[in-house]
Amino acid sequence: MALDVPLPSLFDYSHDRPVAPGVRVRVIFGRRAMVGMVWAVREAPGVAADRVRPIEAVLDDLPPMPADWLRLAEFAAHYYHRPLGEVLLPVLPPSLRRPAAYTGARSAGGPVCRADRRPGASRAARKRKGAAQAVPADAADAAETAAGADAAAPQVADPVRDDAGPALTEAQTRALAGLRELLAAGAGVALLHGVTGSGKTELYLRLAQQVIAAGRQALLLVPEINLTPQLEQSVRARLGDRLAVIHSRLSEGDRLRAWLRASRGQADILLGTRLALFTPLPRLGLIVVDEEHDASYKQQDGLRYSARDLAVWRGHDLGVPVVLGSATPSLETWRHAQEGDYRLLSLPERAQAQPLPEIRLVDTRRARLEQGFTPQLLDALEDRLARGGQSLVFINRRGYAPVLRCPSCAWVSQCRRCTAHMVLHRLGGRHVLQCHHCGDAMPVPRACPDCGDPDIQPMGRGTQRVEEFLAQRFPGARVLRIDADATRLKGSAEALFARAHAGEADILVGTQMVSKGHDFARLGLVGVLNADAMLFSQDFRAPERLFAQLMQVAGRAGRREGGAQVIVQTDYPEQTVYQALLRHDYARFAAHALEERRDLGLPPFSSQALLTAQAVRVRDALDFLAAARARARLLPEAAGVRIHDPVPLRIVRVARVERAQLLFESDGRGALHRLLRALLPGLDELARGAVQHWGIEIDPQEI
DNA sequence: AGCACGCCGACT
DNA sequence: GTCGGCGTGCTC
Repeated sequence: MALDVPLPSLFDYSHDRPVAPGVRVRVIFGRRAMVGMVWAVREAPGVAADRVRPIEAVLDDLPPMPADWLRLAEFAAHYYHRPLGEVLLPVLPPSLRRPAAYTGARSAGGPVCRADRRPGASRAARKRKGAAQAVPADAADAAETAAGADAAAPQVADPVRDDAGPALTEAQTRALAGLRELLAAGAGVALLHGVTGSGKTELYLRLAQQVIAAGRQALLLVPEINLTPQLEQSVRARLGDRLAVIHSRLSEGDRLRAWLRASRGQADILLGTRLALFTPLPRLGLIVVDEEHDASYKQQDGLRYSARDLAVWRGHDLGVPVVLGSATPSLETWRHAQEGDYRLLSLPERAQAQPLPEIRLVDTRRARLEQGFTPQLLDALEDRLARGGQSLVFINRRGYAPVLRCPSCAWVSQCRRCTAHMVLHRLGGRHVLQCHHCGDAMPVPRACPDCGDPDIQPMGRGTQRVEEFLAQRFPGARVLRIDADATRLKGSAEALFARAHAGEADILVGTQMVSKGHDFARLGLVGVLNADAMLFSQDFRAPERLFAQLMQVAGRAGRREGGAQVIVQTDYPEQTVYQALLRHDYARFAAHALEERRDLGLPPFSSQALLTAQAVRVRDALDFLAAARARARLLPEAAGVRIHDPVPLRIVRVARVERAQLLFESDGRGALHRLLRALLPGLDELARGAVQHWGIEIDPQEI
């Protein structure tokens, strides 16, 4: 049996008759009750018989988890070098893994029984039915009940016509034909490479329609919660109400109901963020990963999986086609497409025949800047305002100013607990200092704490300061800021985006949050401040991310009408990233970047794993990693694996914990995994003492 | 990871 | 005297 504990093994429990693999059970582990999942039945226990405890209860509120779902979890556990229980249980809806849910006075037979007792009776479901347009409420209801009676049979109240929707461009038609060949072949991966606004979503919808009409389910993954409401609307309008949505911001009840509808085959399409990948889907016929390059597909805590990579695996395992979509594919995916592993389908033009926006690089070395703005950008903003158009100023830095500094001595606003600056924020009418790494906050000192100079100054700028400046510089303009701070409250993101879409703002100021997915009708100008900050990061993926970021934000402009313009301010206009951007030329950028990666033996020409360690003192973390390296080098499996030097992280201390890492790299995936398989089990012993925590990350996205 | 036991400092 | 600090050891 698998339990969600960081121990490498399974655990034996007894029961009077065999329990099928994939069934949840309640057991006592140590002295607490836990929900575990049966993995296998064995005749004799692997430990002394007197240590084996009985299963407290078999949770038979659900059928056993399906075999393909168990295979997916097993693969993930194996590939990411984590115990099975750390995959099988955390990917379930929370209420299905909480033992108290089955024993409390209000448990009423567990969360599944409670969810079933009032099917579709949630407020959200009622509201949905009220709002549903494509399918009358009665039809949706009938379909749902029928599906409940017989989950395996496809239930299409009104067979969807797969030619519904707007007319396709020539390129879309060609790409759709390619995708349909993939469907017909029954398996394989396609990369749908389409510039922003080229109508990728329309193709996803058509494919899904076809799959649903054939009685199968479609899984549609998106990188962020922000993007689900928009897509949800268009999917619902086209494909009706047999849609389930899963992401982490759902309430527990809603998430469980959506998961049940999908896993019972009552929903035809599942739309969700990375965690939706782990939903059982009995009739799965298509997986789409939209914006496949997006870093949000990589989980950053717990099991550090890539939902995109696992989606490809799941598709392959089930013989189900996978479509990866992006305007700026990850270099990993692009290389697969170049090598012919993935079928490449391109949408080189925008769907509604608007030209791509004109991009200008403005050299900031030769400009007189006013609050970080070049005269060119200010003029362009003024011009748009005069013409009644909307503009977006993009700056990937929230807060008022990234640091506070004393002009007379060396004092800067340093976090007490981290090796990072405290960021100046405006909160209400006042300023405070906040650490973006540990969340610590403190009031702004009246004077320099070191020398007493009262003239301490904010250095640099973030979204708040830009917002303030623009409001004062263009008094008639309505300036609207959209960043993580402005959207912290539940529902406020939707409200802000709705105002932006309704044209209630002349100038939007935003972080990357604004750059994804949104289609602002009147947006004709995008200005990018401080792009260079990303250019010289230590991380070898920085240029790739910068290029994707800039293409993405540039793509916000002029989606409905022509004459759009993008102004990027930079000190380094000659850099390849910017030169390729000028021409909207992803292929050129990718070719250049891949060549560089090949020369340096970096991914996708090698595989990487990162061993991380945390300790009170860096020395201890580094010593542990050095010892791990020494031990690894003695293993025969180390052949062909490059083991780098242990290094402190750039932000070495976060919340008083010091962090360091050790990079493993090999040309083939196999050698790397064999070494880790041999090395990792012994590391707990090495870590005993000063190391607080260690971990392994496969295919790290940030180094 | 929890959650126990265990052995030393400041409180009613 | 005991409340509680977090070191270390175990969990089928």
